[in-house]
Amino acid sequence: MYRSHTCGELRLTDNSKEVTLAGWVQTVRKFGSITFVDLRDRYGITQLLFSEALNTTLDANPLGREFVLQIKGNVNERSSKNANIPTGEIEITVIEYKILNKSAVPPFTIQDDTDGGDDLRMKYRYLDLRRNAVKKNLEIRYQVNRSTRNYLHENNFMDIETPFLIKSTPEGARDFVVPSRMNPGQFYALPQSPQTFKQLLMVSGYDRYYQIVKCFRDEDLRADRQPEFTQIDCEMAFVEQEDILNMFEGLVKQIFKDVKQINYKEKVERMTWEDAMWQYGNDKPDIRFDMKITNFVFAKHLFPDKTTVIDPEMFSIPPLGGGGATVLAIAVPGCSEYSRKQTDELIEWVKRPQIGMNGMVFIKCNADGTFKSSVDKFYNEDKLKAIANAANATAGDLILILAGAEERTRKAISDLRMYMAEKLGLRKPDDYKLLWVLDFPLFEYDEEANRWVARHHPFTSPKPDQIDVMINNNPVIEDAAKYLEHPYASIKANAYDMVLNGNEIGGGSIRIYQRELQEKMFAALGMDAEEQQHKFGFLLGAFEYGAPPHGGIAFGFDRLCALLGGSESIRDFIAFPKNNSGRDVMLDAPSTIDNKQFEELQIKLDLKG
RNA sequence: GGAUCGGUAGUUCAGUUGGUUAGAAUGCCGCCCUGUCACGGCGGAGGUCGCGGGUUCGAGUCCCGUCCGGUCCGCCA
Repeated sequence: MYRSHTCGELRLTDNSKEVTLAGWVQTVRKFGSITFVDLRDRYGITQLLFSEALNTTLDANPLGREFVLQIKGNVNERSSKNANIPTGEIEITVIEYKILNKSAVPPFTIQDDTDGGDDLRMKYRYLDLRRNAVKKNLEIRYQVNRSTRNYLHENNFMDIETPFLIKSTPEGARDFVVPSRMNPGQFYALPQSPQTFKQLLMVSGYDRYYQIVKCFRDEDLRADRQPEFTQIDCEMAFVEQEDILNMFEGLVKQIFKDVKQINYKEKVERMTWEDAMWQYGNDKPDIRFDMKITNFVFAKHLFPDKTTVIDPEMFSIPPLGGGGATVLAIAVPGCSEYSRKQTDELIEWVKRPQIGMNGMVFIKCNADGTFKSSVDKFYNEDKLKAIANAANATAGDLILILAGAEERTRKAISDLRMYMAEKLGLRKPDDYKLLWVLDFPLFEYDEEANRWVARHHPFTSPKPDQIDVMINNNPVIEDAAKYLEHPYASIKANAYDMVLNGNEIGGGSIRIYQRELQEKMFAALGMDAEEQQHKFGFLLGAFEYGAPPHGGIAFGFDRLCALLGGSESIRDFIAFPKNNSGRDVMLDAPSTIDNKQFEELQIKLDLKG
């Protein structure tokens, strides 16, 4: 028997028990004839007391950090207690000990506040994982996993595995490809998601399916993006959008309850895509704070139903683009006292290439009701007041105004809103606010290819009342300049995203389940009948054999875990993540392969460049 | 594909206008210490300043290239 207890469970109530523990040496503190050793395992830390009087001095067998140690001893009450750890009232007086394994000096300290940099921690990830900080994250991940499985099981969902070696469909993200030895010159692709399989399972009658499953996308990485990542992938048959929204806000609420002990009682707010873009400049708004956008001048074709709040002519001054440009503003609360230095800093911030604005206009709404702006020479007090009123600004606010091309400016004001909120502490880490974003456009226009692309994916159905618009119109765009006038431009999708604190955590749609409509969709995306048959013949075929109405959703599991753990980076919630260049620095993968392997695959390497 | 920041002791970092022997903290090693828990005290070892080239009397510092890493844009749901 290696151990009778773990290093996290002994308490004063165990006093005078004889126990055996095994674990790793966290620290050694020597005091002449006695020595304290903190012994660590997954469950906690227990202090050991080595004493000359008991013939358990360590001098003959020096202990280093991370040595694997087994000890037998008695639980004793400490003479001076440590309130910081659960086992702080006791210590083990060691009777015998055995070094089970030595350890080299680790390259960084195994502590919460480690001295190791990211690169080093990734290279020695097996040591990094010993740290409490990372362990906590993996525990959260496991809890989210358990909670998800419990909830879905309770609701009759069935976990069904789908294959990883599938067919490449260059629609959407780039595929990872795997050569087939038995079929020389042919390649499998790793799934970007089990999308078509779960739809086929609906056809097969498994009307509630789920899987917590790895997905693969060969695209560039970010802090919140890995080439292989995990989704909670779900699909239901005989459902409408409303059924899905209810089922899965239930799931997320259950996860909140199980993992964060948060009782999220209120119904999840809903917002159309158009309103999200209009008010927040973004399809995944953080609604924990207000600071909504004021649309002074905007692209009418994007928001045909919206009217201007103030005469657009008023913004035809040079700092605001001199007319024609989109002009958007936010009123930042409590910042009217900003100094020249602070406003300059903001202007520099929006000029960064990532934001790409030429400049920024600000209006300070002073406490005494007067205004001070960067455009005083163009605007008198009355005009400034009119702008402030239109922007719903009150005394003490700082109005920030950006102008430029619609898309870029809207993104910039959205980024600025988030930046200011972060600065002002409005993005409170312990405040969780969910949001459904609904009614996305079904299509986007691809200028290069002069055709439609699916905004979500090509299996998403249009809103039921717009199916006819899709069926009865020719998807071909005759005049590229007038693509917005094409009936397809206004079709909304039966799709929905779940947003948590400004992060998209899940998205899905009600699917197309009729062959005719699916063919029409593929055609709209520029696929002729032959190509459709080649790429998706299996799905079109399946739709001819009694495909039920169905829909589903997929949650970004890693991202959800990271958000619940209070981090925007998913890396520390994955046991063995890849770095920014898609490398596993521990394995040093990817790597070259043997010539023999190339021969077996009948592949010859011919690197360009 | 592009922008940007960084690479100096095992580790995290500092290093002024280019100036002679490159520092701190921590870790590591040795000695001392019976109540520590970020133990403490004394001493010690540890560096091709990522790599290559250039400018200069002189480069960690300036310039060019390159490699590696972080963040972001493009890309990606």
